Amino acid sequence: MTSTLGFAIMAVLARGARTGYELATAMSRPLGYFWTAGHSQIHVDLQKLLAADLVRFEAEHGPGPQGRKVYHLTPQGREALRDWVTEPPRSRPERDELVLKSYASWLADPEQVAELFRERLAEHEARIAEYERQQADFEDVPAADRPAFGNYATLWCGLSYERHRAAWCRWMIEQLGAGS
Amino acid sequence: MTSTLGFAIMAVLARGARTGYELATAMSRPLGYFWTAGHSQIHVDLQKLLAADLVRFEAEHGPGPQGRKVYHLTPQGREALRDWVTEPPRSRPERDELVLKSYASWLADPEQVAELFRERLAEHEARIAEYERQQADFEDVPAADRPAFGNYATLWCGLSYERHRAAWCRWMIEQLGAGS
DNA sequence: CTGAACTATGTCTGAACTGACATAGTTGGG
DNA sequence: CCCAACTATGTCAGTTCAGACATAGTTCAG
Repeated sequence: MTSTLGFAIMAVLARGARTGYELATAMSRPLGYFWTAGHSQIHVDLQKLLAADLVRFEAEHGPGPQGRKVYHLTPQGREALRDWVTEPPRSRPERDELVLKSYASWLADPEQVAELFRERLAEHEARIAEYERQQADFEDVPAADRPAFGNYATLWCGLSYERHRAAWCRWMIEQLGAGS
Repeated sequence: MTSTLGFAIMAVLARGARTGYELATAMSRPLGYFWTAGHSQIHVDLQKLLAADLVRFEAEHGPGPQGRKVYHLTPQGREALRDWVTEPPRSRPERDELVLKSYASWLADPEQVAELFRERLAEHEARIAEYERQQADFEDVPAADRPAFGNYATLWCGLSYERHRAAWCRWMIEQLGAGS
């Protein structure tokens, strides 16, 4: 069974061939489009995708203990990815540490909690500015059958998410200041 | 080291004593306030909290192979929870299967992808209606030092999140229909 | 009074993942 | 020419977790 990370790898490879290292930098935190993974796990999953013949690689002489391996999707890989897209997502559990902290925030000093949310707000605002810059680089919304549509769709979601999150932080800060 | 689930358990116990079973139902999917866990993991973490003397239990005769155990926070547990609240959250990796699917959506049939998002939209709209009903039950925003403030804050965040998500689904459906 | 649904606690296996460790070629500044 | 930073692949140990399995008292409808 292909893991979700396996499909994330294939989704990146569908745009062009990559080495494991390039996949890892693309999916590294904190940015990593929308799905993050360390290089160690990526190499493990690449082995599984290889075994299932969903990807293959061209070996090249280059850096690394085993040389350089440029991975690409096989036709079966592309088909598996396309089929997976329209399957309903297995819902990942909703686990948000900041939300949990807000749930327990009544126990703590309001000013310290407010400070926590001011820091998070600054992060969200920085990300909003960054995403808006990226969105401005698109002249129009790409057509739905272009790879660029995927980039635009995730960017739209990310921007909307950051705005929602920033609004919540501002509301929290306001509430925590109201009692003083 | 107390896991985040350990703090989630303590955050619930801070409102009153509970059995492991009650904790598990409160944190079960799909609702589960904001942090989900299965009962098996909750029992494991309760053992760790017991060992650290952050919680204790009163044994009662009742159902279950070992009878009924009503857990409550110790003063140390309450203190540990309060200290944890104001520490910056360890960022969990952002992993969203639906966003990943949207990233690869250009490969698939637009009408099938649109159907996927219509289903998600219906779920979000149902949750919005449910959360709005819950929000209406609050007369005012609770003061920041009341336990109810935690409930209101998570509800506010959840409602905002669902609206953001629904907006994204609507945008996706619109885009996917535009090309036909 | 019987059996199903519910309450209740716990163990175990395997998958996914993080972070540390190990190895080694390439490139460019000083 | 040397060394640091970068490119590059991989293993391993420990953690978290979901899902299956195991056990057993309580309650209530038929």
